[in-house]
Amino acid sequence: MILEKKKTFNDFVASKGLRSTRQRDIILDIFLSTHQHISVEELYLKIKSSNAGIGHATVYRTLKLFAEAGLAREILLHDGQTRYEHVVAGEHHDHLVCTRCNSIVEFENETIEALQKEIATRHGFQIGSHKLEIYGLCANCRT
Amino acid sequence: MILEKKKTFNDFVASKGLRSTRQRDIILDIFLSTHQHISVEELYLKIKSSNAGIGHATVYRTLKLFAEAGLAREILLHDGQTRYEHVVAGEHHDHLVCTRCNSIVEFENETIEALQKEIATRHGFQIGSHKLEIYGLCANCRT
DNA sequence: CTTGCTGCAAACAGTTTGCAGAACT
DNA sequence: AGTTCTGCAAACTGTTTGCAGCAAG
Repeated sequence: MILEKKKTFNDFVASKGLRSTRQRDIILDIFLSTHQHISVEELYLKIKSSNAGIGHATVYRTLKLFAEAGLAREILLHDGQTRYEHVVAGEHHDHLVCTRCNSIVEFENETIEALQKEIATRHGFQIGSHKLEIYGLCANCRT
Repeated sequence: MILEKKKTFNDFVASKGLRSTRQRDIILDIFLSTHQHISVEELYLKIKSSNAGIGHATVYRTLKLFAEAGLAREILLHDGQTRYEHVVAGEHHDHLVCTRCNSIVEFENETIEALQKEIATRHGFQIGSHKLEIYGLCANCRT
């Protein structure tokens, strides 16, 4: 599925008349190799350590592209940094965020999603996206 | 209930050995007179227009105090500004945010709250707080 | 009179932007 | 060749902090 994502990105780039560059390939590779919720800074450092000479700005610009291309999603937690997570087609999940150790557990809940649709409809809203984050202490940090 | 909030704040200030100042009174008054979801900058401008000579920093510091005192809650929407809303004891609501006109509709849903508790329990989390935001187009902007 | 509070300006962090040169197509 | 992309540094935005003077207790 990594190849699939690369294809998605290449198609996107082609369809928009953009260019395929060494930097974009590297950033995509490294992004795909990461776990969820990486911040731009973290990704930048990872890239820097293995492939010197890619600038801060390029990482920011490229992640935005990934988001446009539909293979990354921007998430804003409580730490003042923009983070990105992988998008898996048709799947959505929310987050349990530990306020002590910052660990994140993902979950999905159909019922909540359905209720959200209902609420939106009731208020005349057309849902674009949503974000549900539950903050608290994770199992490890409770003790 | 505005008086009640002032009392809450005075008690908080007293109990922490902090001081009651002209600026804090003014900021509290104006904050209480606002509608929901005001940003620090908006509040600052409001204050400045009626009571010249209160600094940016003081507004930031004071809103943090209000949050600690439990009468304001920080909310982070998608617009890169920290906003505060009034806390009404024991009440919680979530937000429908219009991505075109930035209007916000609040809602409450007991079932969603209950499901969240269940999910947290299942993952060993102890809930501190949560945030649910649904982004989309409001009734006016859909057309 | 002691200590916390304020206002200012400077510092900061994260992110964006302008531009000259490099690199795709 | 023509244009997009990149790297750098500078600019920006929202927020925080250091400090000298002010004010509450």
